[in-house]
Amino acid sequence: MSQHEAAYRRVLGALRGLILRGELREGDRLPSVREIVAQYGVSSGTASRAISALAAEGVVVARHGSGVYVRRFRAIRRSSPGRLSRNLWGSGQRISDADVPERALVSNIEVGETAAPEWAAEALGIAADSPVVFRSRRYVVDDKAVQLATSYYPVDLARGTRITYTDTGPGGSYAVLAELGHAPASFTEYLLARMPRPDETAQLDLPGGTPVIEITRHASEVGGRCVEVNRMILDGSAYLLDYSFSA
Amino acid sequence: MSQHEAAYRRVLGALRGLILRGELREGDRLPSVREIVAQYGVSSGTASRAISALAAEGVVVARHGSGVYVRRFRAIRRSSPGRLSRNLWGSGQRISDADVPERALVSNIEVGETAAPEWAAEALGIAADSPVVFRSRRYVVDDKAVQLATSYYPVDLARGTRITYTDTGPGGSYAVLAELGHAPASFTEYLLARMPRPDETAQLDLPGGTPVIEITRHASEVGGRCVEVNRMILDGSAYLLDYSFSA
DNA sequence: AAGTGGTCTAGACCACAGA
DNA sequence: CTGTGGTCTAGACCACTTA
Repeated sequence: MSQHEAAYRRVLGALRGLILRGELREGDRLPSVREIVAQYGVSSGTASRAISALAAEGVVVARHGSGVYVRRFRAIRRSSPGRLSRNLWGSGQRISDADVPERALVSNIEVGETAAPEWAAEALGIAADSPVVFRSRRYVVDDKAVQLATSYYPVDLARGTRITYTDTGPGGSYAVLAELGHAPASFTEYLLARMPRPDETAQLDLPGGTPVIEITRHASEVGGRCVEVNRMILDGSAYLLDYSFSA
Repeated sequence: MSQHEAAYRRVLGALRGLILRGELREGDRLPSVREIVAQYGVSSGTASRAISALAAEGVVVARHGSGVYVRRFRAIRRSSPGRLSRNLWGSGQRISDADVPERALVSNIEVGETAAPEWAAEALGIAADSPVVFRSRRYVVDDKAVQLATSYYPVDLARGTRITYTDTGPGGSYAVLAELGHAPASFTEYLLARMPRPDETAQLDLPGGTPVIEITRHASEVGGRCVEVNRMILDGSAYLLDYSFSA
């Protein structure tokens, strides 16, 4: 019976109403599928569908075998350009740690050389598939992965330097670049929001209905040459970004 | 028969494969539900579900009665801080037009006074529910709404000025603020990505699987006082943002 | 063991698109 | 008109959680 309004939408609206009106709060459990079947007079498939739709909006999270719960939100602050100011990496702090909260852990570091992806090659001003040095890592906060990042460096700058070590030492890779006379002087960050690809969903352990923020940062030295491209994938529900600038 | 892998996931993966391998390109039509039923030996419900899931990833768009099509992407560039440089609104350009592409149209302008939402009141340094002047508008590109924006101003600054007119004149509201001796000098933009609320889905006419980017901009004059808060909701699939700054 | 969400079917009807 | 996606049912089985 599809009437004027789809049945699953009616159920969905009702459930959303419970949350918006505060009758269900963060962490509370929603009525079970079977309760919905009884209360709203729909089939189990329809009840399930309403729940899936709510999950796809990122409003609730289903825990198999346990129940469906109103989602909790928290936000990690990420401030630019303060995060990248020269004195941070000049003074031996790790820029990578400034990029994520203090209690963040870095895991799954991978370094090496590869053929440059097209977008990275273009940014670095080299031919596509040219070799580049890359650094891949994953940031974890409270046992939850929140960010993936991969940086690419021109081989003529980075090969054989501490950038190719798992631990780049105090100040991170930007300090190394500075020592080499190629200190980053200006940055441009390109942002877009989209739904995650399946591999990103897996690596960041994202619940349904969570978009990711894809940030591609170009770091250039004074002459304008790009000395690093960094692509980051952030759990959209975990971050609040801010950018400050003057008129 | 749920086996090791869910049937709808198998279908979903197969369809995604067609697109990733380039056998289906942007704008191409996917196999119909009934074709999928025949080819993969699943029920129509399962086939439909695979399609819904693909749509929820933002990979395809379903057109009722016509077919399911691989989604086309385009991006509107939005550059900061260049967009907000003083000479733009100093020289009679409309800041609002610089915020969106040249061919954008503004529609549904609404101005007036309301009780300040909590977040706006906090930004402006006034009590919640105090009266504020607001300007609401919607930007349309190629008949497609791409952005919603609402600005809030302190009543003691904006009441009775051109800010309360539908047309604020050359230079937009920032030029008016400047004339009044309260020129914005610094900006902070707070960004987050999330799935849209139902009303936003309707107003921006978003296909499923499209996140929105919520930007809250604080504009402050030299003394540090916040003279405008602007909350924008962007169609995530329509925008590529960029921010530039130096070390 | 009881309860939960997740998946699936086989077929039905509806609303819409397009030739 | 035919073909399309969208919705729905009634009940089934599975996998998981919790006690």
